[in-house]
Amino acid sequence: MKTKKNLYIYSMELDDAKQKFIQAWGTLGSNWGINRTMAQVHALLLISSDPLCADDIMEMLKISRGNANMNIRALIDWGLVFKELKAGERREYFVGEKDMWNVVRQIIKHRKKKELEPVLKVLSEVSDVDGNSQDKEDFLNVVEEIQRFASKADRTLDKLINSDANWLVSTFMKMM
Amino acid sequence: MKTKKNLYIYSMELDDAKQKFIQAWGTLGSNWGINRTMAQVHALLLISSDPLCADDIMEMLKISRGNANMNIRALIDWGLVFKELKAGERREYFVGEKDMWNVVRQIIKHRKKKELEPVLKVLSEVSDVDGNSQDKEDFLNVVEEIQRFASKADRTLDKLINSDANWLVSTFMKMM
DNA sequence: TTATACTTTCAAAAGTTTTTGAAAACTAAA
DNA sequence: TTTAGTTTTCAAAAACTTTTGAAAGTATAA
Repeated sequence: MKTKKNLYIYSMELDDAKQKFIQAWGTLGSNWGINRTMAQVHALLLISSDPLCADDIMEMLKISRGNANMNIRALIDWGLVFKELKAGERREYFVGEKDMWNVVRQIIKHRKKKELEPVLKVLSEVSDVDGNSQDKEDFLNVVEEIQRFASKADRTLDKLINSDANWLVSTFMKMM
Repeated sequence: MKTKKNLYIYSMELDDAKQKFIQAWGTLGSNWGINRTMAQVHALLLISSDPLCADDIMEMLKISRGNANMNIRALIDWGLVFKELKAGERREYFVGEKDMWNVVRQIIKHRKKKELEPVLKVLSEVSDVDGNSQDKEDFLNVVEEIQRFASKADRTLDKLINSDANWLVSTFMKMM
């Protein structure tokens, strides 16, 4: 604990801001189908200049060892967190991907594979339906409109994933 | 039940395709934080040329009255489903928004308000933190990078919401 | 007014996801 | 080897979300 009064006050406020940020990131994550704790671990590592070990994360977020381990593992899987070994230290340390553009890119990549691609597959399967009633034509029209939309999104996301930050910014500019 | 064999077979296949579509839409929805049943009701109405009443929906999706009612209500809230009254009929019928572009627009509008805007608010609150340590500067750098990203996304989504389908298509074209 | 046809509500039940923590597995050094 | 520090696993518990269905509410018509 800091002892000088002004340092103490400052420290509380920065910690409060960090806490608030971590909580907000957790809420955002869970709205987007990402486990709340996973998002919080990510937030904590984003704003930590130094690598943290599992015990640091457990203590700072007040979560169990199993929970910490599972979510760190998932973040490494998603390419949002990296292991960092310290010379002469046995325990593993972790750092977060700090470049927001890479963060967004990894998330898009993951969710596209998990969600958009299966939908495209189902759409093309159901387009294969037999018969020739009006009812079938109506159904196919709906499916085809969604297909047009979804393929466009799919191609656009591929471009995004394979592009760099400057490309994104210049595209944003063009859009406005 | 249809009695001619070919009609019967055709009917089964179209129904299978519709079922598959409804299930896929439900899965997509639940991956995106939208209740599975809500997405299924939406899918059912999307591919129904005629308006359906609560009992039709209950029967077709095999769900309870309460569940049907709640999810129809939520879809109306989101602007994805509309009430339609039939002359001389007491019960309410429902139709789905068929224009995919409007569907996507409504969803973006809803989620932007619910998710992006609160995050922007928190980001600007935490930027206000006191003190002047290196630690604070590092924290502010991360927050500010996210803010730049998030505001850009916010403005782009506003443009999207207020634009028409042709604008979207021409933007997609420019992007590629 | 009363009956009827419907819609809405909500508490309890069912289902799903997340978290815990203790035990097992691993790994490096003694 | 054996020990000690560490990570991983996983079954059970807790937390959270969704669904049910019966009861209450509402509106129309007889």
